[in-house]
Amino acid sequence: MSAAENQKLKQVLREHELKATTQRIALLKLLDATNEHFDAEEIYLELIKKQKNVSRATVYRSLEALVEQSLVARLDFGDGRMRFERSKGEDEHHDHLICEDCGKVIEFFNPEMEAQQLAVCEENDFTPSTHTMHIFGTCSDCKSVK
Amino acid sequence: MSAAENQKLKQVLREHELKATTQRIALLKLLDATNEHFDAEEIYLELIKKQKNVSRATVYRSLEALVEQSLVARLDFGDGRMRFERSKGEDEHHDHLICEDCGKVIEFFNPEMEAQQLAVCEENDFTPSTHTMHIFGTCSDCKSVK
DNA sequence: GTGTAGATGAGAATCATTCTTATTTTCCAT
DNA sequence: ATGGAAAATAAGAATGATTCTCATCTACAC
Repeated sequence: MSAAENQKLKQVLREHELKATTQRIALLKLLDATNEHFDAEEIYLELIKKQKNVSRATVYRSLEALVEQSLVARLDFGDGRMRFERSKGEDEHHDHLICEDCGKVIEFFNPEMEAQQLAVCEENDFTPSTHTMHIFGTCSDCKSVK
Repeated sequence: MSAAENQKLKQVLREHELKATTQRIALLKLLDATNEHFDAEEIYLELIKKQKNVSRATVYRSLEALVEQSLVARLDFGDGRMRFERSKGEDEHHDHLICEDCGKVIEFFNPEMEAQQLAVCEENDFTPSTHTMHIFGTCSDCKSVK
């Protein structure tokens, strides 16, 4: 169905010193094909639904390896489980607005905010590696319903 | 040892429509007396160490009630457990720099960053309630050791 | 094609947190 | 001060997400 895509993902994995297993390829392909923020269980169920032979343990282990290689980003919305999204690269960093009513996630990127973050780090002689900025509240749709 | 302090906390609890139980008073007193960011288990162990009769379940339930009343703030550093700190009030909001080496937490408050956050919310017709801004990295102490 | 380091599957184990139920406390009204 | 209803607690079972164990399997360098 997508031999070319498979080859590309295989190469991506190898470039990151990860063996190109069918499970990892399927997982990356799944995340590539969606804009949603799946949790591990959802990813597992989606792969099962697609007739992919995979176990929960492998989903968790693969995600861990992919996150370590920055091929996938781990998101913590504070509700007790981690979400994951395909990360295209450092340059595509973004933060999130999270609707507490419907769970919708709006992504945003604000250069000035990022600059302020760097300024704070400098003030404190702190070397940043990553950051999370999540704003919780009510989205426009849910607001109008009220 | 601190009858006056107990009375004050008792009053604070009642003002927030919470029954002033010995467990809740002890918990608040503990958080008042530290600048650390304890997790539920640490709070439980500290109270036990202080000869306070309390159960884990009560720690969790009390924290939930106190967070709901904004007497305590719940912090999520993304390591699988929630931390808690006494919140003196809305005006004392702050964000965190978290050292990935030693676990130290540096608090900061940057008005311009807060302003940017509000701007992003407006752009997206989003009504914010709370937010978390955590910057992970290496603190000056750990940097110099390397 | 082979060997081996690394990956996987299945389910047990773990860890933080929540729930259950019987008992105990708080605190309002007396 | 005292009785009682509503709320809170203790103890441990239950849950849900995640990690671990170990026997088996697979990718891939040779």
